[in-house]
Amino acid sequence: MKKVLIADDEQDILDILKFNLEAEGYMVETANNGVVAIEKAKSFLPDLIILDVMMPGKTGIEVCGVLRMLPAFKSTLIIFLTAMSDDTAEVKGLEIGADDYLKKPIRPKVLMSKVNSLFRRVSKEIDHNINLGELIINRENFSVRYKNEDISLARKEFELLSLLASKPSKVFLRNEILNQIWGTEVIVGDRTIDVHIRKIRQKLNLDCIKTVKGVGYKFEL
Amino acid sequence: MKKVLIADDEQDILDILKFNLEAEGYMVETANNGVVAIEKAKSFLPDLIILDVMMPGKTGIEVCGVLRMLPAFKSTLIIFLTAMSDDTAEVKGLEIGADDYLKKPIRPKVLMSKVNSLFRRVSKEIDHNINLGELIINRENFSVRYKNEDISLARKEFELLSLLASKPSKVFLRNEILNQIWGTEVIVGDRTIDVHIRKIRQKLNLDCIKTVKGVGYKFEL
DNA sequence: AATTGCATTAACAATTTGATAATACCTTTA
DNA sequence: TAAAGGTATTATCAAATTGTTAATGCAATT
Repeated sequence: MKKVLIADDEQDILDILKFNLEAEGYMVETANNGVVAIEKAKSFLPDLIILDVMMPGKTGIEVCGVLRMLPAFKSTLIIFLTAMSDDTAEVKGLEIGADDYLKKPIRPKVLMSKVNSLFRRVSKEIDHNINLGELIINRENFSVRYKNEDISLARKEFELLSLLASKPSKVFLRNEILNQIWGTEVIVGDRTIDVHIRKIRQKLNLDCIKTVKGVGYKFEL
Repeated sequence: MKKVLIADDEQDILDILKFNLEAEGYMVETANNGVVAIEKAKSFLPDLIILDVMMPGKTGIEVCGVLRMLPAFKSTLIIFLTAMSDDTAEVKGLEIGADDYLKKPIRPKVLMSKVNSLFRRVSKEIDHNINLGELIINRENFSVRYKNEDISLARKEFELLSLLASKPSKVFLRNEILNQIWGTEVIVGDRTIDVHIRKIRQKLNLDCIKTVKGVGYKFEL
């Protein structure tokens, strides 16, 4: 289920968009100004952000600029909402890394078709990626980025981290892990997992993989 | 999505062109003088460059001349914008390697039809080419240019490099590579890929093809 | 027929990765 | 607090993977 964050200072717009997006099965969060939008984006990690250009405090363009600096939002979709009048905004918006823009007044149908088509466009890429803010795993590139640093993992390490990160907070039993990564054919000892976990912790600098004694491991935060 | 760079010293023109091009789905960058145009061209690697002839500092003709010297812009489309008055410019422009010219004042419809038809005209060629700045692969000529030097590759080497370079950063599994280049019928030994990779690395002087152990190869940078 | 160039394979070296065991450590519980 | 059960750490060895070079066979060209 895709997550969408909407930022606008007009409650009406938030309501309309939220209603329509939820009707199509999206998970929606809202923010009524730029600062809140940035905060919520960081915690909610949406797949799409819809930003009003004109907001008190930080404009949508500024918000976009801030977010695009962060690696976690490098590939997040961003759509601008702009009033008919300020058409230079469109220009600046796309330059700064927006994926599309919408003119007010908004036609829900137009919005939904844009949103859907954007998601269709990138659906494959998104499926391949795991984006947890601090941690970005790209299955296509076999690359891992943690706290803004590229980390190179060996194959098993990569698979193990991918597995754990694919469902944050879920505890994976040792058996589950063995089945998923080693398969049912191969039989390896219990310490093997520990050793790989350790290597990951080492490379990622001790964090976020928690041990649940007597049960297994989970990825958190 | 095609990329277009516009260079003009009049902000109005930039805005109008940008608006119209983006409305048709092009990705647009702008520059308000010749020097910036050259810089942006190098980083943005547009498919089309629209150059105003009369610009302070470097004229569009000069910009075109500079860019055409660079192998990365050998096949980039270039359109000149010229004021009605100086019609000698057209001549010089086309001589120096422009693909078309437009007289000011600009009619957006005329522009768009020119742009679209230019892209249609060369769409096939462009698809056949890979342009990564330092590396230029021309599938039609079977030619490879890397760091400003022509490199002659054998058939399999060429195909392998083309494949990897077609999606930079993506890791191609050994199986994928075998399927793409050798097909499913033929069966070749395991070292075959390695040997070809080695030859490419040798000819390209050790760079940009990275090994991902246990997985495959990828092209990067 | 000889030459040349390419694709493939074979053989071996070098490297990286994975698994295990031994040991140290921690936590819980009796 | 000592014992037990589980986990972390480390070193070590085995295995898998890749790199390199040379040799072979084939096909096109001269």
